[in-house]
Amino acid sequence: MRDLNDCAQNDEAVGLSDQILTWYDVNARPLPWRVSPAERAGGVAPDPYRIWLSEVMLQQTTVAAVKDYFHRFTARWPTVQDLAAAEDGAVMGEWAGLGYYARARNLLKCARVIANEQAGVFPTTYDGLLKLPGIGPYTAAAISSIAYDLPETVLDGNVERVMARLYNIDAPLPGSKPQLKTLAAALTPDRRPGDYAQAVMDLGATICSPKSPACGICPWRAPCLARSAGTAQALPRKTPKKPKPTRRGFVYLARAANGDWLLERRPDKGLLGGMLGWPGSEWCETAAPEPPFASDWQSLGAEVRHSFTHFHLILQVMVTDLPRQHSPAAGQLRVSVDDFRPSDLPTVMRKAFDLWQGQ
DNA sequence: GAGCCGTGGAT
DNA sequence: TATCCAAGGCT
Repeated sequence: MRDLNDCAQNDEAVGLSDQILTWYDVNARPLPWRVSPAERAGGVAPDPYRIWLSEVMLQQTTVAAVKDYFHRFTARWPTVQDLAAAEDGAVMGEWAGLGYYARARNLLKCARVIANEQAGVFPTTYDGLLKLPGIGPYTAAAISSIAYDLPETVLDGNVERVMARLYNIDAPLPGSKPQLKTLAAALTPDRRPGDYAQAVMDLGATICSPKSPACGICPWRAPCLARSAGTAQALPRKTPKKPKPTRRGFVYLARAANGDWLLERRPDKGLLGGMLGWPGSEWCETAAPEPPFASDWQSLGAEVRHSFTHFHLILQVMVTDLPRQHSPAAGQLRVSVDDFRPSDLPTVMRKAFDLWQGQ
């Protein structure tokens, strides 16, 4: 929440926010969840449900990747009550492929809190939003400003980059985050804060890009200190990351004569939590085979290669026939051909299926 | 605070 | 091929 003792924008800040709002009025990208500046001026208010859903999907995820998921979710669950009433597996399946699956679990938790305890109405304050599962400082500020036009300050990767360049901040992230937040807060206007928030993020996504910023057409080219210093491309600095180790493992695809597959619902916590997957071994430096039942397992020729956030994975794909009488162990389930949709699988598991299908 | 948590596109 | 990185949150 904006501190009570925050001063109002000074004159220079008013000039800067006006410049970028003018740019946004002309250059705002049409997005499925966006109310354009013209629509907003005409009295159209954003739907908090759609803003919330889009913001959760956009966490660490590109606009291009989100669009189709957003359309499918809103078509299938048009309101927060509809989503709250959905089955867990349906939501996890619809999220499959988008990544960071804790978001989907928290999305459902949040929807149920709002539907069951708040009459389907989203909180209208930053502090109220912040209490909800899956809503952190960024998302609470984004919903507050975009949906309710409250002067909260969004600080995402775009805003961090734009502020680091505008003020030529040399200190590396993430340590410099508080300073960047202060700078961003001083620019946040009381007039049209929702459009302003989207304007700065659009600027970061299109013009003030990480690799080669298009400073020549930037609405802030004149005041930008990094541009005059020639440091824009190098900012923001970041503390170096650790290299990713490689892990190996086995997955087991068992298919019955009638087309049934043996799958498992992964536990709610941890990697791919709550998602469907193939039974498999531990994933570690040197994995040992751990078949789900004794059989004549055959190895597929090729391996699945996949990279997660913090390690690379090489999977050996093993296949066999699923006996008619085989009953699934705890956590496992037998899925009929009619119920099995590869699109319900997280990407790494779908890759294993694709490999089986391709040979 | 630092590690964990996906995926795909750009370079 | 390898790295970066994207409208971050949770523990």
